[in-house]
Amino acid sequence: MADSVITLSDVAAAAGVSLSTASKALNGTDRISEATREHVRVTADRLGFRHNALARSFARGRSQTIGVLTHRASNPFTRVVLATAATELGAKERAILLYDARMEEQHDVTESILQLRARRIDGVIVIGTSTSFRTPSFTSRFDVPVINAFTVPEDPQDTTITADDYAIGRLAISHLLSTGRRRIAHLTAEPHDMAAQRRAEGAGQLLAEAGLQWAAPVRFGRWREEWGEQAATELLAEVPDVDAIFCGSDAIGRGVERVVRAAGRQVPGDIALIGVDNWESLMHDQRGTRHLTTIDVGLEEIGRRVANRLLEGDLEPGTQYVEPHVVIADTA
Amino acid sequence: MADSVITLSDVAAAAGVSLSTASKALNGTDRISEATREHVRVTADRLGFRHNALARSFARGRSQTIGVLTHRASNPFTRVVLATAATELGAKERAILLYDARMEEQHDVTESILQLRARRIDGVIVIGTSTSFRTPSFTSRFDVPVINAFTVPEDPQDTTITADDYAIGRLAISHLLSTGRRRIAHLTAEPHDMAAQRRAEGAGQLLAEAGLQWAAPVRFGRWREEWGEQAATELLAEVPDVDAIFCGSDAIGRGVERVVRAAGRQVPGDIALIGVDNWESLMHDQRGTRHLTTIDVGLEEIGRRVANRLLEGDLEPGTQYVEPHVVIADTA
DNA sequence: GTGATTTGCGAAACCGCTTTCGCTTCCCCT
DNA sequence: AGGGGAAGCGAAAGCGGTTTCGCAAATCAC
Repeated sequence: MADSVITLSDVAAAAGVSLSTASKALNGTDRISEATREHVRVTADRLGFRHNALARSFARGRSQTIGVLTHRASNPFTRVVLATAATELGAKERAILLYDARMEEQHDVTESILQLRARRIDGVIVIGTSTSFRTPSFTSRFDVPVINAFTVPEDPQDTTITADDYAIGRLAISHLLSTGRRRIAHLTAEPHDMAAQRRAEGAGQLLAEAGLQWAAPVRFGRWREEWGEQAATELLAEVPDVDAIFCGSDAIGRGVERVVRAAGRQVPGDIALIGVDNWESLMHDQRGTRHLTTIDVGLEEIGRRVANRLLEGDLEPGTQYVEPHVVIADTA
Repeated sequence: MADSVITLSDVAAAAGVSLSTASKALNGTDRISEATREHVRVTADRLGFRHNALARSFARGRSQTIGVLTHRASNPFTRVVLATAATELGAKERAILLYDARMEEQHDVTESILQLRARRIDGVIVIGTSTSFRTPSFTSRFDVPVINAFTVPEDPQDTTITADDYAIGRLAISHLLSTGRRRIAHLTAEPHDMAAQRRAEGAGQLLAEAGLQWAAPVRFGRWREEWGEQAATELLAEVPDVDAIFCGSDAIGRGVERVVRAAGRQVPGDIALIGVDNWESLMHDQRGTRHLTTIDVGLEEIGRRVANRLLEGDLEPGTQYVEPHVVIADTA
């Protein structure tokens, strides 16, 4: 153990230069001859010097930490974005300070905002829930960059990175069409849910472009497995010759699959099934075979992009969408 | 906007006391008359003063941030622990700095450790994977408290909070017995996987205590859905009158369920199914009906406890287990 | 009432680094 | 050769708190 931590002045002394020179040499700032610079660097290494990050943050007035505001951190989607962003930021020496609205209840976000400002955070990530409602705009409440993730921003000028629900819908249909399906139905969640709406819309569009129409009117219901069962039961009764079902989520897909199989139909032989969420990857992580064919909405990509854009200071206003991709498995 | 941020000296000046008095008054340290203390407090509030957390951290030498070491942050279980711990810490004004071993590959953890020390972190949380292998001990590599989460520690003296796999096994069987099942089988993952082993062991124990034995030898395989299908198929052929299956994970359970239903058995009428993981809660979050009856291993509890014990300085050596609980749904 | 404590507060050092500013020196032009 | 500008470096002023220490006044013991 090197024992007592060595400081920049130790390095300066050992290198025979002034404190300020040492600082500049190591930081690459200001005008310092390459010779001195190198010399300082070498002595610093030799002594095993590391900047005291606290002192540095204090002097610079920037904390190297990013504030994260979540609506509900226990939401599984939020978690994915959070974890990937945190990983990305951690790799770049940035800490995160998380404020979950749920923890505060009515304590008002204002308090959290003040806390974050007191911490002199360098930026803010707001993670929303994409689906049901717009997250309020925090952009003007901070004097540091704010970037939204996985949310429909209240103010379209806010810098936002989120899933592309239209593209998700189109992609699902595109995949089903490419496997030769023509009598396609769509079972999805609440009609008020924006994600559900847009996916249905995107899907309908592509279907129309292909000169087709839904084999049955789109059924809106819940995000849950049981709704999948119920909707599928009704659907099979109504349109027995359906040959593919686009399920609004993997959970719905699970319910649908059970009913379809129970009805004696082969999957995907008789009826192809495709979901959305890549639920299994949320569970398994390791690559390998999967069960339900699905659309990955790109949550991890959102987390990565949001972290990187914040660090790079790329805050171009407006919404940027990540591209979804098909994860092929056994059901389509 | 109050414009230029106000500092402690502003408060001191406004209150007509010295800087040091103001500091002590607000911190509750040292001897200050209750009158002055209150007076300073009031003026501070009036001015809307907040400590500059950076300056404070610097002066105190403690960063108010916790280092987190993960083996693979993208693992879904890790994510849950991470997110809950982060939420808990955030509520207490602590930031987290995450180092994911995957990001660093062979860059060696040593580097991360040095980084964390340079950051003057106040403590470390090591999140493991519980199952396959022991995470190396970091306790002695930091001069701050280290606490392990969801892992089998290399050194039993390390402070650790993790899932109780024996109890999980016992609980699963206990639930099946309480619903009148007697011919119970167990399909689970790799025989080398410690979690799988212990669950099987715990389950077998309780079964024995009840004077029963497995309806078929425990089948070890993989954590995957497909293995569930395969194992269930074999099981049904071998022991047609089985009346309950304890599945080593929800993923396995899903595969098992499909096969059982396809074989024309009612679930849970003919055969009850119970899994482990509470997979659906990892997906849904919102409470409400579920599909697969399962055991929740208590990941969130682990995250919470680990955060709180670290903050409270409760570092009693040894492993502490969180209690699993049954989540009743449609299959048992 | 006198000496010994205790109480309440302020002066000032300090945490370790960044950054401005000014002073030499050196180089380049004309 | 002389003057202007740039290059290289150091002194010192912060950054905004915390904390040690000392001193005066108030309190206590007897």
